[in-house]
Amino acid sequence: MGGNMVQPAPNVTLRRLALYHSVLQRLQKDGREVVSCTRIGEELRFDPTQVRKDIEATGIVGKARIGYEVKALLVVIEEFLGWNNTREAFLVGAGSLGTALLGYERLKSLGLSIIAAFDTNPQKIGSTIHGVEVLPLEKLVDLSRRMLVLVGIITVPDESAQTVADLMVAGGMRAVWNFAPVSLAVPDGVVVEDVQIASSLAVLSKRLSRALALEKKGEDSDVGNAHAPAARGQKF
Amino acid sequence: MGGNMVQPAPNVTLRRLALYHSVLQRLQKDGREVVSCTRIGEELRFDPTQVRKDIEATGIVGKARIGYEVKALLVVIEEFLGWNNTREAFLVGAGSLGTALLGYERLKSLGLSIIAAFDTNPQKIGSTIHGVEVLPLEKLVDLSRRMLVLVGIITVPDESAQTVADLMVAGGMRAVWNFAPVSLAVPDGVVVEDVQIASSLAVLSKRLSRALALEKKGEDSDVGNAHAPAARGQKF
DNA sequence: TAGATTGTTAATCGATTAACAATC
DNA sequence: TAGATTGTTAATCGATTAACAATC
Repeated sequence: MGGNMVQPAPNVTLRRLALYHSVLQRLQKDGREVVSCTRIGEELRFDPTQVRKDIEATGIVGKARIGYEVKALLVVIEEFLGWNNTREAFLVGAGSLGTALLGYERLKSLGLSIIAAFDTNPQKIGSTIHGVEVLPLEKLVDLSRRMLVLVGIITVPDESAQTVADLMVAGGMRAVWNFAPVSLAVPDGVVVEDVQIASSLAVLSKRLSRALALEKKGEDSDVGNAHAPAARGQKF
Repeated sequence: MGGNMVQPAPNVTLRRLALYHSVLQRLQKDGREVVSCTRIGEELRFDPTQVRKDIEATGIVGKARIGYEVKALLVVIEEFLGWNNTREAFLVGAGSLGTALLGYERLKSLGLSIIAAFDTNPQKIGSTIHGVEVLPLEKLVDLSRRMLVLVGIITVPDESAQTVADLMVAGGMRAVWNFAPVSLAVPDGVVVEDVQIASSLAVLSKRLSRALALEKKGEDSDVGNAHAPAARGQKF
């Protein structure tokens, strides 16, 4: 009987697909027309079989002996990740991190367009940052409801993060990109992705400590090839 | 004979320890003196056994029926991750992201202190951002050699990232915190941690797409509890 | 004491890696 | 044809989860 459910791609695969996308863009700029998993793997120091498996998730069919068309692979990855049609987003918290995101040109090519920012600081309200207007936080719920904005970006201080998330949910948002070091409570059906800079720093500092400690002992080991192997994802 | 090597904690554990640290800081501020793994797990929606396993890596010994002293647990996590003695860092690329990091107060409590920034833009050189001076990139190698700065932060455009990494290595740096969407080549013994914002966004957008697609089908499923479970790490 | 929690070992689960046939 | 690569299945590896004794 017919229940051969396709397993949804795990998050690590999604993260790596984003890396492949970036590599492919560079290869395309260099005039490359086809590419093999072996080649992509070399660029990122990944196992070619792993690259294959990840690409399999997009459903694209390649040519034995040749590989994939760079252009076509870029397109299927974009479709797969939902980067093909741009989604509109509201950003809350026009501090330095919020400002950096508002100025991050690449977001558009990743399917995200920040169309307004919100803040509670009267000094900031009414100003324009990187071409995006800063509105009072009170307008968030109503505006997102009316404009059907589904994605919210949280770049506020810790204490306010949950409150802002609640407002986003109240406004009908369905995805929250959270840059505050806080675990947000949201109802079922709302997606949260945390960008935890402290977690990234934890990996960096521990591995540095380990490398220095090893060296002191005069040992040599595998600390060298130090790229975070799997879960480099989700970073920034 | 006696080779009972302790397995080094995997990166996912390091990432979660950073999350526990943040939770513990909040609990401490709330006046809490002891805490159990169950409690920490509730805060983050993690399995308590997993929390236990992670905390085990720090070597702390708890009390059955009680848990751990919040204060002591904070200290051992900081020691374990290498956050106890502040490390000095140089940042290269004084754009909006670099500026945001320079203004990120919390870094100091995560054991990192950015003591100088570097850029090639004459407009920026000589200025001071969040109390940190911006120096010409030419000075990077010599200064890091002389000051024994071991950590470099890369917040430059893609094309320059590898060049900057090379300079950091030339300056004797041993750890690179890379915010550019590029896979850096560095010699053995140099640690690289990538913060890939695109990877985080890939997870967010794919899961949003899935949630919306499911809803259209009128199905209900487990999409709801949407916190990225394991590899939330490596992010901003 | 009773029972929640630690500490630890075993079972499960899932991702990575290896193996290999099919193919261009 | 020869051989590199895709596509796919099986084996391995490692992390998560379950089970349970020890303990406060």
